[in-house]
Amino acid sequence: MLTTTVPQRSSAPFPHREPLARPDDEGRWTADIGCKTCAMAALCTRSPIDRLTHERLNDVVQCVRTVHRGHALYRPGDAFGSIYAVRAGSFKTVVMHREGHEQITGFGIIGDTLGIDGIASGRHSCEAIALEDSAVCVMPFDLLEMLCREVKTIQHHVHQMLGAEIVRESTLMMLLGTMTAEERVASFLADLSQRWEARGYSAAAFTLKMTREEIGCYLGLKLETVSRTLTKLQRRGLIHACGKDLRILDIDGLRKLATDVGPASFRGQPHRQAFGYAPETRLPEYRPGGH
Amino acid sequence: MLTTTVPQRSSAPFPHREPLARPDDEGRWTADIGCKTCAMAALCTRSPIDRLTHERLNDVVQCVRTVHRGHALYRPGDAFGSIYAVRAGSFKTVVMHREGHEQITGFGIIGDTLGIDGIASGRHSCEAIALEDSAVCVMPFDLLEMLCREVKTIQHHVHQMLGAEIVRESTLMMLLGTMTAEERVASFLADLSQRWEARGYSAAAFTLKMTREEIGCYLGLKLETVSRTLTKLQRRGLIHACGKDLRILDIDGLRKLATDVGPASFRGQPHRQAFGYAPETRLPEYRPGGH
DNA sequence: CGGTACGTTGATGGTGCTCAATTTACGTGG
DNA sequence: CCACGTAAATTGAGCACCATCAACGTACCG
Repeated sequence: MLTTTVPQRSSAPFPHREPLARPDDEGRWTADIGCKTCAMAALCTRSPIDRLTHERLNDVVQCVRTVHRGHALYRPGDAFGSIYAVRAGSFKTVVMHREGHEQITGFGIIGDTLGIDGIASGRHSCEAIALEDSAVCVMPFDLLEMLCREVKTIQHHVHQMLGAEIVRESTLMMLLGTMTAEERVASFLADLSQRWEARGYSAAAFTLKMTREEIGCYLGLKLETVSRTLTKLQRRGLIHACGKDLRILDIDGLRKLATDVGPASFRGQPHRQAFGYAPETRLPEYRPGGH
Repeated sequence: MLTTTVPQRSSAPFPHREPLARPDDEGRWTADIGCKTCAMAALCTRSPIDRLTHERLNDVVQCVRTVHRGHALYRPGDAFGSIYAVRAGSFKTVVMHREGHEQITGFGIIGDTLGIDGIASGRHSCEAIALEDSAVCVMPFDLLEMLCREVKTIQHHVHQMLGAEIVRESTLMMLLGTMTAEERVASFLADLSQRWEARGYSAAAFTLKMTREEIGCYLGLKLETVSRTLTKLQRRGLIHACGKDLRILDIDGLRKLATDVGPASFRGQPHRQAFGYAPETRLPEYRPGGH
């Protein structure tokens, strides 16, 4: 299986990574490896599909492309031709303004789909950067569209995938528009945990492939605020963060922080801030917002 | 043309609106009125299409539905069956958390598409509320999907529409994640102006159908901040805001504010705030951020 | 060992939120 | 018609949250 031949230890420093099953100079690997061989195929489609449909989808994946850490899978302005399914590794997608204004719109981990930002205009509007040495399935979009016209279930899958991205972004907009720093970080960790769990990994312990600055850029916070908030959550006994290694000690507590928000007039009240910077090791009872 | 039979004077008080070409109790109007009769058809599809394709699309629009001010076109949890094109009036789309936490994800004006948030799960994830008495074309999604399988150009239109929504939301995320209050309001006004212009209306003068609170909820600000920022922009001579009537005096100045942002370390510097609350009627030269 | 990238923590101040008062406009009912 | 209640908008005062600036510790290579 490919997922075992691609380097997954992201701790390997970029310029000194071990030799891979070497693709060409452009980082493209033209071996014919489709969904049949991929452990994550079910995740790409996000719902059960019959074997025949699966085989047809398999034909769309014509090659696997590897992207090294720090390199771009595509850049803004690149012609849009394919969408990509992450087979190994992880990515960040970044929208840019001129003059260094940028916002990370998402982190793609194994099983996620990348590249759909190019559908609208035929050119990519954002940038997908590998956070570690990674590999994606390349699915030419015109082939996929052709298949959509033939197979109703596949058409449905594609529409659901696009729809899910729209809903995901709405949720993130609410986070950016209405949540405090603490709620944002808690949401972020709870979401990551749930996604790893859905992929068969541990929900309680995983490695953050992104830096504090990238987390902040995603959540609309500065890196110092992210760092401080992580320590605060740790003092409350909700998580244990040691550098990029993260252990979640109280997932329910995190979820409560992320969603159980009182009316705006209750947030930021002085008496609720009273113990905000007090030397707390583990509060006996923490009341997030409500009763 | 329908657009002339539907009440467009939103200033008419809600309970005293004049009698419409009356729909049934549910607000549904089953008259067979399709794209052929709609002046906004070109906007629905957003790109030139041939006459034959147009006629096929026409078959999908099976009825027009009217929605009165303050009422919902659909609510979270409603079964998803159709997408809607705004023929007259305007809407807000709202994502909700429990306990009154809400975020407006967009304002739909004439020619915009609503309802695609339901594609992912088969149920709507947000709420579309009419800001004034409005009318939408109802397009059953299964019919549209069927047509997509037959006509490649229509398939392309649908994919582009979904893709455009994804890109729109990315842009909004950047606004929410990185911009100051002033930049957000300027972006909002410049965007609205551009959209009205694209629909053949004046880019320089239009009516805001939404309240200050709704603008704030969309931009991630409080209503007081929106109000203060509008007055500030007015004092600078960029706009003239009289209640809900808005005139744009310097669209280039607005766009500059919205996009021409220096590095973060330059924003919010004391010397740039110095004249922030000074009694300014119209500054001879205003330097937004750059050189 | 020195350079760089990353992370943590502290001190300080600004942007925008909160609370509050006032004005205007609108719809309802007297 | 005017009085009244409600919703919307504007403006002011105070301060909380988070950004900014800064110092320091650590890990990882060259």
